[in-house]
Amino acid sequence: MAPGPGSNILHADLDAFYASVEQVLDPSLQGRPMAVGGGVVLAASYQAKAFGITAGMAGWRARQLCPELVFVGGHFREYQRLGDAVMAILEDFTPLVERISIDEAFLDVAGSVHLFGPPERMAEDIRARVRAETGLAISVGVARTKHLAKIASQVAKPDGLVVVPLEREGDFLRPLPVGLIWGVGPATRARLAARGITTIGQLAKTDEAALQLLVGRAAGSKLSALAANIDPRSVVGGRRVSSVGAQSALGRRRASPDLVRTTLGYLVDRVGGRLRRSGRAGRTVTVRVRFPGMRTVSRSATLRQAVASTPTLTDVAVELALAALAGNPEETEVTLLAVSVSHLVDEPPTQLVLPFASRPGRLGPDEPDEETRRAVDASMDTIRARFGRQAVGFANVELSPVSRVPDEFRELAERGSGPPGSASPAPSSSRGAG
DNA sequence: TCTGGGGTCCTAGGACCC
DNA sequence: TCTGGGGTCCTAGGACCC
Repeated sequence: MAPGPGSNILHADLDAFYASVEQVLDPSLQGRPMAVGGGVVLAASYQAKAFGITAGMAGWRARQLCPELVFVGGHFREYQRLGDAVMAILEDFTPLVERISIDEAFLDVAGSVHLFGPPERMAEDIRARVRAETGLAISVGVARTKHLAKIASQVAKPDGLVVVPLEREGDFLRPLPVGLIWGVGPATRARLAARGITTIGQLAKTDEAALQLLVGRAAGSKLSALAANIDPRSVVGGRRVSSVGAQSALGRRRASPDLVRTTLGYLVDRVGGRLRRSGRAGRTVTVRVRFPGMRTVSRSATLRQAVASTPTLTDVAVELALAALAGNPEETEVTLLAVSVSHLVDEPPTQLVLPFASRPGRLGPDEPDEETRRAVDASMDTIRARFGRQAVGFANVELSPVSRVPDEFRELAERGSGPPGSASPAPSSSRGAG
């Protein structure tokens, strides 16, 4: 009865997710080139993709490519709701569901065959149910490994099903472009192309040592194994995030301490709240600053104890950002600020926190102690839980147009920092169906 | 008037310890 | 007197994914 080595892994991936949801909500959008977003394309319908429009593209550029393009603002709550509904359908077929974004998941159905029939049949049933219950198209790949299944679903798009039988794996992989391999992006693709390697078949014939020289030790090994069709990864549910962060694009702004304080105040406020809500705290604080021209620098500090309080995190983040600016005096403007907290630990809500390791005196006598800070956090968290985010906040943050993106979108993009099973989101892909 | 926001993993060098 | 190897942690940066 033991399930043998068959094609038991499914990769299910909703097609052009955000755009498809909009077309379901407003049938007049069906069959038309449309995109979610405005200043930037968050997702494009297949009709828009036909004009070369991709996620991440500037809005004006998209309109250039397709003057009749329709932009819609986005119904972020609906994306969350429908994404969750689809995951619930998947979980009807197996408890082994590994959600990797709002619209995409791996399934291991080896243990469900006796209930629902062969994997191929389950894939068909999943597609039919998702279509019937949500109106959305979902493509599915069926294969022996996650790598093969993921590639199969990409090949299946749009609205398709591709099964890779055991005896045809090699034939399936060899002619495909290396860019379909998970982890091969523009940089790696370019390096491989420079050596004349464009297909997975060619990659498989390339010496591992040569690949390591080309793309690095770990990446070379991984690439070599995947090209040789070796993928030992299994489907695992309940992953937890290992860092929590937030960022804001600012346009071009003068790099003033005031801007840094205001922006990081807003960002850390979000990050701290998410940490506390999930009962976690972090030891390492990283701040990223982007300058005009996309050059990015970062500064990080690892504290002796994990921190989750907004005031402490803000102090550390502001200091790091100012250090980053001081280290780049030739840059007078910034285009983005980001903060992230990592080295996460589970933290009881009563923690006491001291800042920087081996830097005594950071909290001077005139500074509020950590206990006071946490009390302030706790009251704000409580008020917001009852009356919403906007009910209370740092005055200067509320008055400044720091965020160009609705909070709903930010919440959607947060991946499962909560308890296992509540994991979610990240926007749609720009790759794959291309 | 040059691209949103939230993540993961890897590398290379230096500090430090045994 | 000069010389070693291995492991861990930290920092800064890069590539990549959804």
